[in-house]
Amino acid sequence: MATSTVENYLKHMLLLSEGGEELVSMGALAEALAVVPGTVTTMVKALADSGHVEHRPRQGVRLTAEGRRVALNVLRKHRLVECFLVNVLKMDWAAVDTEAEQLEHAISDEVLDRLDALLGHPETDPHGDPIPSRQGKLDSQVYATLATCVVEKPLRIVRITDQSAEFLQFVEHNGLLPGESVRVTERNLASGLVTAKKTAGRPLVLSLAAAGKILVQPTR
Amino acid sequence: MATSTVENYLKHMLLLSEGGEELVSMGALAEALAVVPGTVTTMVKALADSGHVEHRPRQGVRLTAEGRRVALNVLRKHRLVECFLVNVLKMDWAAVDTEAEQLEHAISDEVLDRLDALLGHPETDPHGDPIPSRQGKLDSQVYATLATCVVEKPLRIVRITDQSAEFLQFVEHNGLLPGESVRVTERNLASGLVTAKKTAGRPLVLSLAAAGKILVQPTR
DNA sequence: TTAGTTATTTTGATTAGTCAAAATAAACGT
DNA sequence: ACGTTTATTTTGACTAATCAAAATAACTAA
Repeated sequence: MATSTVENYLKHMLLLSEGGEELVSMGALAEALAVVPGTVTTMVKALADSGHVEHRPRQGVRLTAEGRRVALNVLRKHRLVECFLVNVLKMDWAAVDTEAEQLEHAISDEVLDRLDALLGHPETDPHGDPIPSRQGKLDSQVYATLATCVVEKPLRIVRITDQSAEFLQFVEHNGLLPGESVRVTERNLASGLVTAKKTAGRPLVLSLAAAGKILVQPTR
Repeated sequence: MATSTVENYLKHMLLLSEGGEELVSMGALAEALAVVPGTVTTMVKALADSGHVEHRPRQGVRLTAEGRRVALNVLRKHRLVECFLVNVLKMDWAAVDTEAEQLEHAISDEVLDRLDALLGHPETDPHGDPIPSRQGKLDSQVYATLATCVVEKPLRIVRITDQSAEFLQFVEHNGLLPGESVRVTERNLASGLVTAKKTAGRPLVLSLAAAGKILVQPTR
């Protein structure tokens, strides 16, 4: 059985490779896991021995089919737990990532299935992140962001890709939750500022960096 | 923050001392934790250094006030999680102990409180084991068992003190769940057999050992 | 007492995961 | 092509938790 350390390595590899194809660098992984690069090298070699990853020395790592399977299962647990914490326990949107970080390693597949049923088989978590299916399918649709979308087009927010409590609180405070309608009224690359407007509300200015973390879809 | 290993040591000390007063032997602890005695000695010395226990060499250990506080919190998590798994997720009575074993170390105090509210502040878990209060009060009432109660007196089952899946399945199969009414019709110390009868049902024969794990209360 | 049994403690080794810092390889700019 | 910067790997050391087996202390029965 994979330890929670192993589960974390695999989960972050999945998240960093946007679907699991490209090589992930040791540095990026070290950064994501908050350990020094040397530790990652050591661990990745062990993971290669156990068949979870393929290690290309001095280039990077990639998940094997088995590693990807484990990673998707952990991610499914993480996101379903987030749904549970927000929808059933009514916890704060911004706090649940930290909680789920612990719980994702403690819940069994049995509990996972029942939780999924209880929640009505949701497709995304409260931040709009897609939940991998039981069979390991993960929606990999590429969305526009408030930093890349067409100006003045009516949009619907679908997902927030930064799970830090500060950013989520900012998003919540400004009513930019998934499901809300907005449009970008102005974008200035030089100043790095984006102005967005909700259907009923005053204009809201945010940085390109922040805007890039808010994924949107054209309203159909 | 206490590791889950530390939490397990403290929890089992609490369970083995029936309330936290008497000394617990190294052997009993080793048995309960499924480690060799030498490991327990080492660990207990560390726990004494951190102020969680008082170690009397060659005699045993006892929880300090702080150790007891931590242990009660873990036990509260364990039992509330069991309630959740059975009452909300409708999981099998006999399987939830194993699940809760993992979850008790992963849920935060915040989640614990909300779970408690969601479940309506239950006083016992599905096996009848008392749930420590948030303030650390644990019902320590001493109950009779089917092995010690008065013969022919009408009783109500309040608690099952063996959490092994096999025993719980046996109990469930024979309708001896907490809340049920029974009486002992015969007890033979020589053969070591107890005969019990539910209000509507045929007589049921069980060993003294098994009968001693079923706690009862006179029906008032 | 004295010998023998039993519980506990000590000692030395092992595994998983980590860090600091030195060594190495690759990439980059001129 | 050459030195410099940057990423990665290696090396040696450390902590938490464990086991096997030897040493010690305590209890027990004659």
